[in-house]
Amino acid sequence: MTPQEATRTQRIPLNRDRVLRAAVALADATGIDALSMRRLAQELGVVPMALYKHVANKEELLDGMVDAVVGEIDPPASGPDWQHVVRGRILSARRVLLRHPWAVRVIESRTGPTPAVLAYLDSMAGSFRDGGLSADLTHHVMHAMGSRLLGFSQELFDTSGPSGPPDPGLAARYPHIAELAATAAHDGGSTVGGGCDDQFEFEFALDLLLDGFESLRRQGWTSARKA
Amino acid sequence: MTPQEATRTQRIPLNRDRVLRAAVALADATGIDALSMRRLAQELGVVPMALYKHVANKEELLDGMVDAVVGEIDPPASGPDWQHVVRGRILSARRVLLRHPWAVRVIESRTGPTPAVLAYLDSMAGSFRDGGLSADLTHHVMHAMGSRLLGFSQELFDTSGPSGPPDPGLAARYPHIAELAATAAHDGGSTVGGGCDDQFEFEFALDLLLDGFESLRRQGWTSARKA
DNA sequence: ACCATAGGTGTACGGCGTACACTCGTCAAG
DNA sequence: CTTGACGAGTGTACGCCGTACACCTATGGT
Repeated sequence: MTPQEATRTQRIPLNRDRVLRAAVALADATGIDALSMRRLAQELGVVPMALYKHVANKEELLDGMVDAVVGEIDPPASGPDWQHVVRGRILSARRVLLRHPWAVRVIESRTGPTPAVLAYLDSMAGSFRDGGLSADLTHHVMHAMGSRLLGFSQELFDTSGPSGPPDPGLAARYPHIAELAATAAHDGGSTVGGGCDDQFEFEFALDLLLDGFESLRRQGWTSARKA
Repeated sequence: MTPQEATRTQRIPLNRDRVLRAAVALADATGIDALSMRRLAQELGVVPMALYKHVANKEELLDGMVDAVVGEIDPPASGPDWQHVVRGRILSARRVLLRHPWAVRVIESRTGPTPAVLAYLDSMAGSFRDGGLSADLTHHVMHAMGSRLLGFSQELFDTSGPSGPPDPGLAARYPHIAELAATAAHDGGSTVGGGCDDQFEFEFALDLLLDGFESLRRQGWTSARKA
């Protein structure tokens, strides 16, 4: 015990998993922009360069964070109704990404899909195939689902925020948007508070697509082959 | 002419428009990550801080770039067929965003929609309304279109790149994805080269959604009101 | 002739990712 | 018990970044 009080804080040695966990937690707490190698190192009580013994660089750190998040998505349920299986999985993915709002941007910023994302997509394709969709149709369906596969879709007009009294000048400039906002505001069915019910909107689009897929499957759709 | 050769290079004085144009061009040429205030200033033959006389900061620069790009989208055609009108406009938006691949990420990174984006969305909502969709349906339809409204959708597995011989181990780990890739590779209809025909995939999903919307419109769909 | 003003300059600061050389604790082989 | 290799953590330093702030300078109205 020659070094002062060494026994007390015998630090468990950093490892890749602890680094990734801490990174995810830090991003959850302070946002992805505030996640720097230096901040993260500080959080772990370590000097910045120590992190590089466990991740090659920041890009790889972000890759690892993505895999950690994607790993939180529930495995597919089993059942005879493929729409039910797919729907449940996608809604699970959505819940995960709502817990980690930064993850969407990070996933999109990756140059290639990480292993966990690939595995997720592979299993999703499997669900479609098991449901009786042809490989051809499954392929196009996967594309059609686009970002929704991962449980999010762009909220181009983020309706959260201060949400004070609607700017009347704005209503004059963008009458149709104002009309939609008004519609959303006074009907209670798909609305919570003053904005839209994003969950409703997401499921609306999801079910529209899933029903469309099922319809194509029933009629034996195949991509038009004539050039 | 006391200063050496002053007349020759009488520089046209910088203005906001020139700055935005140069920024867009630089992002097109070298990617959004290589766009720094310093690089941009250098491109304009000016010291970095000069830019701040024309844009408040980098965020505002990016806002301006978004508006410049969105301004390139064709105005809506007129015609009795709303699906045709909307389809054409969205495909125009897609063409624009293919010209400026960085724009997708930048648009998504904005905290709020810029005026040009708002105007675009407003006009799009107008097209739906003119087509006979109720305000209610239009609202949900706009959400359902999600990112596709702006002419892009996530290509989660970007099939470009070296595209050498397909990794056999990868096929073993992700059998369904391998199957889809194989499907895409050997049919000539919706394929170009070794990957997918992204344009086909985009229009497939777009038409599926538009047809779904039209179907809902015909049957007088309204968001279920029962709690 | 004056000076206000708008546009361009120069310097400087704090933060970032990370290359590179180092220290130090652990543990197996001699 | 000694030694020496090795892996984890350290310290310093570099070149980028965005931008605050004080300064200069040409222009045009009075």
